Amino acid sequence: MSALDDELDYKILKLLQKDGRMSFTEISKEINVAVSTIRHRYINLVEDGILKIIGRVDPNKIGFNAYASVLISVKPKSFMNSIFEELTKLPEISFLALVSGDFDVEANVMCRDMEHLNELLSDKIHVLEGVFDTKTNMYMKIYKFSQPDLELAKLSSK
Amino acid sequence: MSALDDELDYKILKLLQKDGRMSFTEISKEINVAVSTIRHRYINLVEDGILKIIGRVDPNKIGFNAYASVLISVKPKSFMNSIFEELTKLPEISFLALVSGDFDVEANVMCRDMEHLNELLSDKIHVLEGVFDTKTNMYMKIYKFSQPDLELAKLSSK
DNA sequence: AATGAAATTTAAACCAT
DNA sequence: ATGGTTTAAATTTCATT
Repeated sequence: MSALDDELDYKILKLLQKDGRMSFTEISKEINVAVSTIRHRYINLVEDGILKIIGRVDPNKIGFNAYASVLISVKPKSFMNSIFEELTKLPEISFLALVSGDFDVEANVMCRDMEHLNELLSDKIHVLEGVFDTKTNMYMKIYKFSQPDLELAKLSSK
Repeated sequence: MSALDDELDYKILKLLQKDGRMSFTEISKEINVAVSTIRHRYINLVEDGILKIIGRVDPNKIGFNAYASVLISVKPKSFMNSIFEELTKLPEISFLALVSGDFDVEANVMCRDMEHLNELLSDKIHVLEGVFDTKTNMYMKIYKFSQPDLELAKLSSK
């Protein structure tokens, strides 16, 4: 059973998604269920890996001024696994995925500035065996960076 | 002054980044500062928009099985603003940015399945005035989805 | 801005249904 | 799986430096 088949889990997730530090007491008042029930549900949601409370730090406000998408074409394809292994280690990479289309890999990188980005590309990425071609596009302005909308997921289980 | 010029803010951010529900008491024990100091710092970090505690919900575990990147070419360019305005409203879009390169806009979308994604593209995106061309690539496997590495930012203020 | 201490609120653990 | 009760712990407020 998915968590969102359950109305109670859904309500808890929705509240904590907005404010990760909301107390169980407050949540219980909001949705009229006993505090201990909320707490049990919360523990299960976290244990099941559905929910994780994190402190999100604004990259711009701490000095990351070069946010870019690096698309990578891997040839020969036998290097795919080792490339993912190596890229995962790079601290600048905040998002790494196997992607369909003209390229094989998409890596989103957070760098302090262009110099840092350039160094990352030439010294850490281009040198990897199997990196045949790359294409780097800058994210010039972020308009939205939000969480999955639970309303949309909810419909799926009906 | 950036938050990371300050060793104390940095330590607080680093701990809360990992566990957003860590108590101020525990944080204060970890870094040997009075609880009330931690709390004051925390309030300032949140007020300044540097830190926000959120509940992160795993998209896969709640029924989002089609995660894709939609690149959009806008012509004529005068439609750029209205397109961003309209796209921001779409709940499926979790990331929206102005991007350099062959396209103008990158939107990352979370859909329940291919049918949902197809409907989103044809009924909500392709119909917008100024959307000249789009290119959709599927994220087939996510290897990493992490927060900005504070170590890298820290160096910038030295 | 940082701290210590007191008052209030919350979380945790336990047990029962 | 839910909920009530008790004990321990954390938060909040306030006063002080």
